[in-house]
Amino acid sequence: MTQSIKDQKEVTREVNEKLIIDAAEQIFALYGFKGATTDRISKQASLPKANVHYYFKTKSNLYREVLHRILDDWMEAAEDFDTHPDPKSALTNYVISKMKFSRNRPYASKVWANEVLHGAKIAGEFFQNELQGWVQDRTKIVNDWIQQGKIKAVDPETLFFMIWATTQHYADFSKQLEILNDGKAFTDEQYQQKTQQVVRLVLNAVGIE
Amino acid sequence: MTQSIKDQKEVTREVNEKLIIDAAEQIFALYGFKGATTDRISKQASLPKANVHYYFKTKSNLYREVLHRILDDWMEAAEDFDTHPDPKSALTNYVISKMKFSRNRPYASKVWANEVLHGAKIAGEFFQNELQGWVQDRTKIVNDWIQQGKIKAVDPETLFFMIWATTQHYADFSKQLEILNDGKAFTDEQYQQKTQQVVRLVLNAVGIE
DNA sequence: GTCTATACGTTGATAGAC
DNA sequence: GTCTATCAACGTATAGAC
Repeated sequence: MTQSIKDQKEVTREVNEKLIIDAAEQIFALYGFKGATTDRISKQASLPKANVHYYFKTKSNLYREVLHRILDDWMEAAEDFDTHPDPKSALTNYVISKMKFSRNRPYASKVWANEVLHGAKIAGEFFQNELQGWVQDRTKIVNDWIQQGKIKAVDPETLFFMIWATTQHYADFSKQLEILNDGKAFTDEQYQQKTQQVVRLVLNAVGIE
Repeated sequence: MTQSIKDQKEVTREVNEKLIIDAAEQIFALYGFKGATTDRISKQASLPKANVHYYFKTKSNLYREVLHRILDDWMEAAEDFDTHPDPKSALTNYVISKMKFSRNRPYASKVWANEVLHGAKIAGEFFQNELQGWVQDRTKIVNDWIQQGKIKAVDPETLFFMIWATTQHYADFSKQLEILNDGKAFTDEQYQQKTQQVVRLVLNAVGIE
């Protein structure tokens, strides 16, 4: 008997928690941690403020959850690098994947940038190991390519940092791009073209083509 | 008679205003606009909180002044691009200049990133024209290089965006670099080497060398 | 599980003595 | 021009009715 009721409640909980996390991601991105108020988040989620505290207890907890989800999604993009053996495909697909993330999840990118900018006080606790491991593994791959003469001799860490910086900039500094684009946000077609240009610059940088 | 007194007061004012702006740049960088309190800024400047309001009236005013100074300094770095006629020197010196700025003025870079990240609500009012003009002029120069066959055909805007993104990332995401560097900040020597790597990647990207 | 009303702490800003 | 004391506004969090 209680099973179906419990299920119903759990569904409600899951739905509302997702509503709140989605809303929080956007509000944290737009206003920063301190600037974001639980009141604004609740309004964005179309729920009473008290419910936000009911589900997540504190604003800091909610923020931590938002960061966790972003890191998971960020890691997923790495697959597009790993599943292609040759440098041209791997780099091309990775850059495209990162550019798509900036396009589809601009708030996520901004929340992350904001967090690292201010010292990664919260995220630092849990993303340290993942980041180091990720870079170590891919550094090996890039160094192999260099030894096999497939790409020019470049510092792998600097290369990845450049790819992250450039692709994430399209989300984090979108306002600056908008200003340069006569105040208008990029159309899908414009964004596609910019993506191709970034791919070309990255391939050039390692001497492919 | 009052001349010398007035001079003295003006000197005091200038000294204190600079103290406060320096402190504010750091506190805004570390905590964001909302997270930065006038109390913390005043303590950082070793002055009573009331003096901050005496000199700048409001926190928003002070923030605006901080942004103005940053934009001025940012524009100055462009000289290292303009004073060299050939692409290799111009790009090399510009990248080095931008990397130096990230090293010497990390707080300035972070305040700017934070401002643009959250929609450039304040800076947008005054940096729109300067940015558009800056990019238009340099786009011409890059296109000339392309037509003269001095560099590969790349989109100038994407190129500049990549240079800004990468060089500013060394300030804005310094925490992430620190984590990858076993928790230690870069030494001057390490930073020099990274700078050389970035220069190489940028030159490769446009097909020089 | 939902929501209104409220307590409590923090912060921007100022009044007024020096 | 400097600084202490103070206030009003706001925001987090919760108590308690439904």
